[in-house]
This record gives sequence, structure tokens and C-alpha cells, in this order.
Amino acid sequence: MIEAYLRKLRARDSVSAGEEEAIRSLFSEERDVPSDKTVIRAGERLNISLLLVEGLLCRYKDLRDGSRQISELHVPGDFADLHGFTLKRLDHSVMTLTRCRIAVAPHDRIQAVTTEHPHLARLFWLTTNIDAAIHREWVLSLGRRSAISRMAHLFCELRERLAVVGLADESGFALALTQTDLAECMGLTAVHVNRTLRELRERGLVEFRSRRVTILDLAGLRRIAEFDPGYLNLEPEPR
Amino acid sequence: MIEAYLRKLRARDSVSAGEEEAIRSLFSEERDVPSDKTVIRAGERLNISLLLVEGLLCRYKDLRDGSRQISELHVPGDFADLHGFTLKRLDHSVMTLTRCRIAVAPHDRIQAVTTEHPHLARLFWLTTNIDAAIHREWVLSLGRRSAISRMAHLFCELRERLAVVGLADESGFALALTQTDLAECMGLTAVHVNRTLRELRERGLVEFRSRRVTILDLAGLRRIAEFDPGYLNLEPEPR
DNA sequence: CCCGGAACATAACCTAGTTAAAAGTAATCC
DNA sequence: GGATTACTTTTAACTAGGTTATGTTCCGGG
Repeated sequence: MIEAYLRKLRARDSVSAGEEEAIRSLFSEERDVPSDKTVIRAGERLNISLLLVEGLLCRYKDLRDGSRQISELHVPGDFADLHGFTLKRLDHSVMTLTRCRIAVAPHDRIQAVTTEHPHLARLFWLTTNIDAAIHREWVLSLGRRSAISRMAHLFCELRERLAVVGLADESGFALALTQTDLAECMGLTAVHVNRTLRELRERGLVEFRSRRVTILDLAGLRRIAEFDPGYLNLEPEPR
Repeated sequence: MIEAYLRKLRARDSVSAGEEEAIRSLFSEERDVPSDKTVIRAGERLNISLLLVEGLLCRYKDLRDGSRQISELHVPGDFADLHGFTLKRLDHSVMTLTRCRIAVAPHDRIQAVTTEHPHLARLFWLTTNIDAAIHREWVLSLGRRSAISRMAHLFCELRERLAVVGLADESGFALALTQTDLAECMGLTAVHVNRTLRELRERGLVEFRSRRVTILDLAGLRRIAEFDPGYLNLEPEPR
């Protein structure tokens, strides 16, 4: 069930039938993983990469004092660590935030597919570059946006990325995160996340309750977030 | 003069004589650019990528209120926008922070070289993945580190990256940045950068004066930064 | 040698977000 | 159906870093 991944790739560039076949051949197995399990530990040597099929994953780093920063959230159809194919050791860990279904791509298969299909190699490269663009947007959020604008921006980003794989629409999306998880994404405390969510609700922009984000005013939300979806690269370019 | 770039690549993986020749053939010209000029504007269509030969460049984004966030600093030997080869439009701008010498690599040449040398293609991919790792470290800094630890971490990172190309040693390095530039890197105000620099100086860790970073206590600096150079991928891995 | 402009420095005050503690809600399990 | 556990909400005191303002130092140009 890697349909979400194909959908995501095709939102960026065309994928031929032969290439689709090659992509399907990347995966050796699928695994189910319970919530809150670290599936990749920073620094360990890798010979596989993981595609998220169902659930939510995150990349994170911890500091000595126990505080944690999430650097990216992954939605179905995302490769959580395709960059591990070239890096071989990650600078961050990857954990499940919900129960997850994960497809495993051994590096030797990625090696074979990218050698035989240079166009796919470029497309894979592109997707890791989009991850970097997401990181840059988070750098901007953490460095310069206020808590409310930061939170609004995250909801806009997730809505857009989930919509590509059919998991969100104008009205909202399911999001099985705790307020603590959100705090670890946004460089805030859970307490302040709670206050910020209240303010977003009271301003009639968005509601986050019982694992669902309900968008009340998408235009208003984008306005206070200064959200420009360009960085997600969702309009295919001639390449 | 792309020797710095070759040095940087060879710090990560071996580069054959033929590959070196191919890399040299990437560049069509060199340009001198004065300080404080935006050389690439977010959103414009690209058909070249820029390698920094001399000087300092940064990637940045602005918000409507005029505040600016730098997402990465570039030192000699860095490609400022190799990711533009796959993205074709950048989500950020790139500007000079000092007078710079820049080498121009047209995308059609990158296309030709990566097609003929799949190993170089993987190496280029790797370098953009290291940029992403640097972004993640900044996300951690901005989200969770205190101002002093954040600043210490930046100095550690720059020292390491400049050392690879022979521009820094244990004792320090030249850094022609203003305190305002530093503030735009660190998500702080220039005033607080000034306070933080004073504290680093008073604690006997680093001194930043007249465009030079003098390291007084590297071990102490790394300690308060919780600096682990692993993310810069400076120990070649079998690939 | 003085002027103008940029960068650096420092002080006084302000605020967004933190910390800590306690209580409320809601699923889940035996 | 009551206990357990996880998550959310609220409050109040506190602090890191922001804001504003004023001075100083440095440097190149006329």
C-alpha cells in the first residue's frame, strides 16, 4: 500500500508505468509499529529506509536536560529517512507518534533503482530537498513567528501535505497528536500550546479537539501564519 | 578556484581524477559580487546554481513586518543553491554578507555530469542532505537552546565547517558578520546578541571582535553548546 | 581634521512565554 | 462500575529575551 507515496511523487513530476513498477520493487516488507516507539536511533548505521504508509512519525533530537525538539512531522506517503540512503548515519532519531504501518526499502534496492532510473534518482533527490525546504520554514517559524502564527503555520502545512494524499480537505483533518507533541514541534511548552490553541479557537480560526483539526477560517488562518505553500513544491515544474 | 569545493567533497568521499575533471567542467564563469546584494530571489526560476569561492553568503526569508530569518550561512566551498537544480524555484533568497567571489554552474552542465557520473550524483545529493542536517540543528537551537548555548553552537559549527577548507583552526577564524547578521541567524535581537557575546567573553569561552572569532576555551564552548559534530558528516563512510 | 554613517555597547523597562501546581475530563482496563 | 492512566485546562509567579533610547567607537571620504 504505497499508493500515497505515488500520489505524492505525481504531485511533483510524472512517473511512468515502468518507474512505478521500479518503485514498487523498492520495498521488501511492511511492519506495524505501536505508538511512541523510536524506530531509528540517531547515529546508528543504516541499510534500510522507511516509508510511512499509515500513522504519524516524527524526526526529533533531545538535549541533555531532557527537552526535545521535533524537526519534522511525517504523514502517510512520506519517506522518513530517504536521506539515510546517502548519509548512512542520521543526526536525529525517528519515532512513531501513533500506531504506524511502515514499508521497508533496503538501500541496495534503492541503489539498483536509482542507477537504472536516473529520472527517479532526481525525483528522490527532489523529495529530500523538499524536506529541507520544510526545515527552513520551521527555522523561520521558530526564529521569528509568534506562537499563534507558528501554530497556524503548522496547521496550514499539515493540511496541505495531508491533502496531497487525500487525508485532508478545506474543512480539516484527523491529527492524533497530543499538545505535548505540538509543543515539541513548536519550541514551546505544552501550557503555552494550550493557551495558543484557545486563542486560535476564540478568534474563530481553527479548532483542535479529540484528535481532529477543524478549520473554521482557512483564509484567516493563512493570513496570520503568512502561509505561502510554494515551499512544498506542489505545482509540477518542467524539469 | 574551486579547490575549496573539492576539499569539502573529499572530506566526505573519494573523488577520482576523472570526477574532478567533470566537476571543474561544471562552471561556466566566476563573478565578483559586492556585499549585501541579493543574488537569488525566492520564487524566481533558476537555470544555474552558485558555488561560493570566497566571502560569506546566506539563505534567508523575510516576514511582512520586516523581520528576517537566516536559515544557513555559507562558507567558501559551499554550493549555495545546488538544491535549485531539482527544485527549480527556491523558497528562500540568497544574499552576500561580504564581498564574494562566486562560480556559476549552469543546470544543463550539472545534468550532463550527474548523468555521466552516477557516483557524483550521489555525492551531490549527499551534500544537500548535509545542508538539511544543518537546518535540523538550527531548528533544535532555535526551539530549545538558550541564547548563549545557541551562539556557542553557531561558533562551533562555523569553526568546523571553515576548518575543512583551511579557514579556521583551534584558535579561531575570521568572520566578517555584524551583530545584526548574527541576530538574524539566531532568532534574537541585535541587542541580545550583544549581551550574549559579552557573557561568552566574560565566561572566557569566545571573543568576537573586529571581524574575528577568537576561541578561548573550545572544550568549554562545546560543552555549553552540547556540540556534536556528527551532523556535519565529516568522517567518510563506506558508501 | 572633521564629518557622516555604520556598528557596537549599555541601561531601564516591558512582555511573551516558562514553570509549577492543581484540578478537570475522558478513554481504557479489569 | 470503579480504578487507572493519559491528556487537557487553568492559574499565578517568574524570567529570558525584547524594546526603546542614548551614547560611544570606528572608519572612510572630503
